[in-house]
Amino acid sequence: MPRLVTEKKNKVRFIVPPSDNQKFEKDNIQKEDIQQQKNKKEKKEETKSEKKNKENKKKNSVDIELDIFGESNDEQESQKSKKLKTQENKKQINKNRKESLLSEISSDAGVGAQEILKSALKQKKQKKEKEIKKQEILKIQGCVKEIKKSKSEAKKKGVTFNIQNEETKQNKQNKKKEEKKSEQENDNNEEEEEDIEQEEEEEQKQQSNLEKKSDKKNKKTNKQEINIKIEEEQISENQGQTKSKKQNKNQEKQNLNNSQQSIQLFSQQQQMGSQSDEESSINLHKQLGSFAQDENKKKWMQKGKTSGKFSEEELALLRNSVCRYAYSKNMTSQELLKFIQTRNDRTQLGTWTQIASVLPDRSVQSCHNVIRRQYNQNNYKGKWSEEEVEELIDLVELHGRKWEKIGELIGRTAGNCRDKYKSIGDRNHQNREKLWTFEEIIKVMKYIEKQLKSKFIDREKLEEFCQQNVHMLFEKIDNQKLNINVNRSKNSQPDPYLEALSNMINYNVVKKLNFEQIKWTKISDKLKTKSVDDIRNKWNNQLQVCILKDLGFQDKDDQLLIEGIKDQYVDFEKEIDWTLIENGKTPEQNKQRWIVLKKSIGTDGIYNQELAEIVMKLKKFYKDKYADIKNSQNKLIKVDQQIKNAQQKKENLKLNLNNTPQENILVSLYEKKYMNRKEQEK
DNA sequence: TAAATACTCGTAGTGTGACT
DNA sequence: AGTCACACTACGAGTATTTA
Repeated sequence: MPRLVTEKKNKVRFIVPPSDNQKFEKDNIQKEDIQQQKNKKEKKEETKSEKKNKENKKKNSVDIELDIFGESNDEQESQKSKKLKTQENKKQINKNRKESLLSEISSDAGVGAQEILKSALKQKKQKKEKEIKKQEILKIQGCVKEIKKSKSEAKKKGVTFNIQNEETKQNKQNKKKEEKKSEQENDNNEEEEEDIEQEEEEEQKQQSNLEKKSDKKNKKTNKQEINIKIEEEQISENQGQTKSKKQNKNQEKQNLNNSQQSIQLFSQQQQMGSQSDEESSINLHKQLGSFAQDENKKKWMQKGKTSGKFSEEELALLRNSVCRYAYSKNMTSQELLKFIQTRNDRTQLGTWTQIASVLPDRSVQSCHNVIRRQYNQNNYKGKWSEEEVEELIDLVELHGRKWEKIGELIGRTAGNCRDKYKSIGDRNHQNREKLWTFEEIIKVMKYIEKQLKSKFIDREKLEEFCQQNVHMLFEKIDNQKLNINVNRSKNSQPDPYLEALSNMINYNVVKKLNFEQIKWTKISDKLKTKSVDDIRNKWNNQLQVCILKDLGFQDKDDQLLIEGIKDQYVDFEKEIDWTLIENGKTPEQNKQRWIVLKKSIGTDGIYNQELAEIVMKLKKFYKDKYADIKNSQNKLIKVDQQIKNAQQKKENLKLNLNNTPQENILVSLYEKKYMNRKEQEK
């Protein structure tokens, strides 16, 4: 069995609850040894009574579950021989399990008894299905190899090669869309802004038409009406205002089912016990205007939960919870892994909510995601090889965007495959070129303008620049190729294109923009020659820096400028010594900026108002602005308090975690094993 | 050494299929 | 047809690694 533990620099991943489970100390380990010996004695006396049978099954599961951490190959081989000997015992154990299931039904309160029965009955079916799946995978792998071979042969012969796929309906639809789009965009390669606008409108219309057609196919008349209305809104109104069918539907349902919700709320409040914190947090959310309505909507994806990276404590609690679940179900390590990785049956509904109940401040979905990653032996595979990338592309051609399947075939996680495919350019990966042209940069800027619905590029200056440098426009301008160092050292030459761009930008417009609204995938889809990561990195690392950081004035710079002028106590603007202002800008920049600031508060000319008046007005302006910032800071402080409360709850939960002695043994054995292996690796 | 790039992770929203 | 529990996807952001 492959090891589930992979290491990176400064990053160790483990399935075993690590040393942060401080409750399990050395004393426990000693006690465990004693108990283990006792257990062995008890194992020999298996057949005496049913109760003893139960206990023995659990102890066996302890031994089996140790496999979760993986063993070295030698250990595995030695264990294999042992396992062969104990196969007969396993059969008995399986028999005993069924009996134990029946006995648990009468006693178990946590898990539904019927579910257990059903799961026991469906185990056989599952095994058969899994075998069939394995056979399918083997077949597919064979197909991929054949395709590769035939591809390479075809390349040698100089013949163009097309893979004949078994296309799903979705693929066909996607291809139709792509074809139409590509036809249009190929026709309009040399496009101007108006052409871009027309394209977008046409695309939207086409999309809406396609959606209508698909809906007609589905014969969902009620949904049709809603869809059409929404689509009309999409065409006419802002993109941000449009919402999905389901959201609208759910909102309608919410309005209708207010009474039911109130009942749910009441029952939940009764369950929660301490209401003060909850109420305060809910009120906070209402103040922030975000998700008060959506609360209690779904347990799976709950808004208002704590967000951010999972702490080690949280991870340990989660892993512990998973172990306890596996323990309660008498799962072997492999069974547990299969349970985590495969889609669960209806017979096992609610298991994840049960497991995630250890962390009530996290959504079940995020807990599920974390566990799926942590227990996935395909996670953390590192860098992609070229072969892997080719295989990925082939598999996407074969199966479409079914990442779970592809990930299984490649040996990486689904998310990993999806992200990689995106990073190499998604559907346009064949057209992707790493190097940037000036034309592409301008296109990106224009798309951003389009999305933010404002224009910050000076068209006249752009045209002038283009006329001056026409011969350079189509050259690759990647800095690495041209050996131009951008901001790598103080003495380096500035990139001529970025310098030119900086002169084309209207900073007054830029300052009011909210760049967080940019949707990179849409830009990538339109540009076709760059991946999402390419564009976002270019923007974050060069373009935005060029616009905001180096050449633009930020609030702090403005405030320093105003205070610098005020501190000089001069009566007239002519008397200002611009060199005394220390905000990192040149005197000339500050002089120009001063004119802009004056215009922003509506002063007509230099001599119409006294200098002191202007300064006071500007200071007021920034005071008000600062007040807004303070308000938002107060909100943040409240949120911090909320988080602290949540942390306290977690600690309380930790204290309340009363493991059974056997569970303590399990976890501490995990810990012991983990430490041993770490020492071996060292 | 810092920029550029690649990899990884978490969240919010949408889609899906079995069941009632 | 509606519900539930999960899977899939888009996106943003953080971090590690590579490169000039």
